Amino acid sequence: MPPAHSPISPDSLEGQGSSTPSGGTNDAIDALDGRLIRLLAEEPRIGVLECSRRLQVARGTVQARLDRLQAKGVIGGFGPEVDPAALGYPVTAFATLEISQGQGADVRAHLAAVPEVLELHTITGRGDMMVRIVARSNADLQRVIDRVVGFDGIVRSSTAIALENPVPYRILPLVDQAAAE
Amino acid sequence: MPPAHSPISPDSLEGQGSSTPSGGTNDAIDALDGRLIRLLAEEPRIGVLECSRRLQVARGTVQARLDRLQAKGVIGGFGPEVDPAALGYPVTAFATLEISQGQGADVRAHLAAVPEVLELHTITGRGDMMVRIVARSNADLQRVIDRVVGFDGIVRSSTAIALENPVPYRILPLVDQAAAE
DNA sequence: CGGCCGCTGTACAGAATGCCCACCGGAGGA
DNA sequence: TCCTCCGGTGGGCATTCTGTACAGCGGCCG
Repeated sequence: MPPAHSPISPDSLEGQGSSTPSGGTNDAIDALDGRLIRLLAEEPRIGVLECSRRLQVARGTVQARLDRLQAKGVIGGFGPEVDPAALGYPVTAFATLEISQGQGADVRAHLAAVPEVLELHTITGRGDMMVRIVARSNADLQRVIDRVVGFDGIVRSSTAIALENPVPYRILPLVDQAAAE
Repeated sequence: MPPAHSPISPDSLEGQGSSTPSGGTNDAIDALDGRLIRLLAEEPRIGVLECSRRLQVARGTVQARLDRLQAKGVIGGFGPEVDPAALGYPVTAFATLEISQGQGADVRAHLAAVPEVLELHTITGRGDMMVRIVARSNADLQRVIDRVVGFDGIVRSSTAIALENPVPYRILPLVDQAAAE
C-alpha cells in the first residue's frame, strides 16, 4: 500500500471509542481539528508529518485526528477540485423546475443522466427542484436547458444565469465557527 | 518538502511547452487526463506511482500530466471535502436576494462575513443574488436568514429549503464529456 | 528532412508513511 | 479515594514513495 493515508480504514490506533477528544460534546469538532482542516484546506498536499510540525503536535495525533474526522464523515475525502470553466464550461446557471405529481423519480434519473447537471436539490417553495448546470457558452446554455427541461415530467422551469461569483464555495468560516463552538 | 506533489510548481519535467499532449485542441483535456482525474476523484490518496500503475503509463507521465492540469487550472487543488452536515449544519437553503441599486459591494461584504453563507452568486432574472446557506436546524435557519437579510441594501428575499439532494455536486460526468471531446 | 515534444524505463538519494511500543496525565467510574 | 481508560507524546523500524535526472524512441510540424 502506498504511503498515502489509507483511504478507507479508520483502524490505525485501533481502540478509539466514542468518547470525546478533549472535552467537547460528542459531536462537532475540536479546536485542533479546526486548525488541522484549515491547514489541509490551505495547503492540501503537505502530508501528515508536515501537519504535525506546523500544528506543534505529535505525528500520531494528527494521524488519529484525521482518521477520526474521516470516520465521522466530517472530511469526506481529498478529491481533486476540478474547475468547470477550465474544462470549457464557463457558464453556470441555476434552473428551478416544477415537476408534475409522481414524476419525481423519473425526472431525477433524467437529470442525473445529463453531464452538465452538476447538482440537484429538491426544494420547498415555488419550484420543486433546483439544478445547477454549466454550459460552454450562453448559446450552448440553450442546448443544455433544452435537454434538461425536455422531459415529460417537467411542467415549468425558470433559469437564472450566474454572472459573478463574489463568494466561491467555501467551508472554512463554518469550520472555524464549529471549532470555536 | 514532503513527498507530496509540489503544490505550486509546475516545473518538474521542465521543458514542456504549449503544444498539445496528444492531438487535442490547445484547450480542454485529453482522454488520459480524464482517466487520471477520474482515478484521483475515486481514490484521492493513491499517489502518483499508484496512478501510473493503474493507468498503465510511466510515472513521469502522470507527474507531468498532473503538473499541467494544475498549471492550466483544471485541477484547483486537493483540499479536504468537509461535510457541513457532519459539522452540525444539516439544513441547506438557497436564498434569492433583491438588492437596491448601488448597494452591491456592501451587500457582498456583508454576506461574505456570515460563516453560514457558503456560496454567493450574482444572477440574472428576478433576484439579484443567490446565496447558499446552511443552518443547525430549521429553527436556526431563521436566525441565519435574519442575519443574512438584515442589511440595508437588501430589499426583498425569498428562501427555498433544500429537502433532498438526489445529485450531490459532481464533476466526473462533465470531465468524461470534456475528455471524449 | 531535422527538430521539438512527449512518453518510456531506469536509477538514486532523501524523506515520509504505516506501524509499534512505552510512558504520562486527566477524566470518569468503581 | 483509587483504578482504569483514553488520548497525546516521542522514539524507532522497515517499507515505499517522491523528486529529479538521463538516455532512447516515435510522432508531428515547420
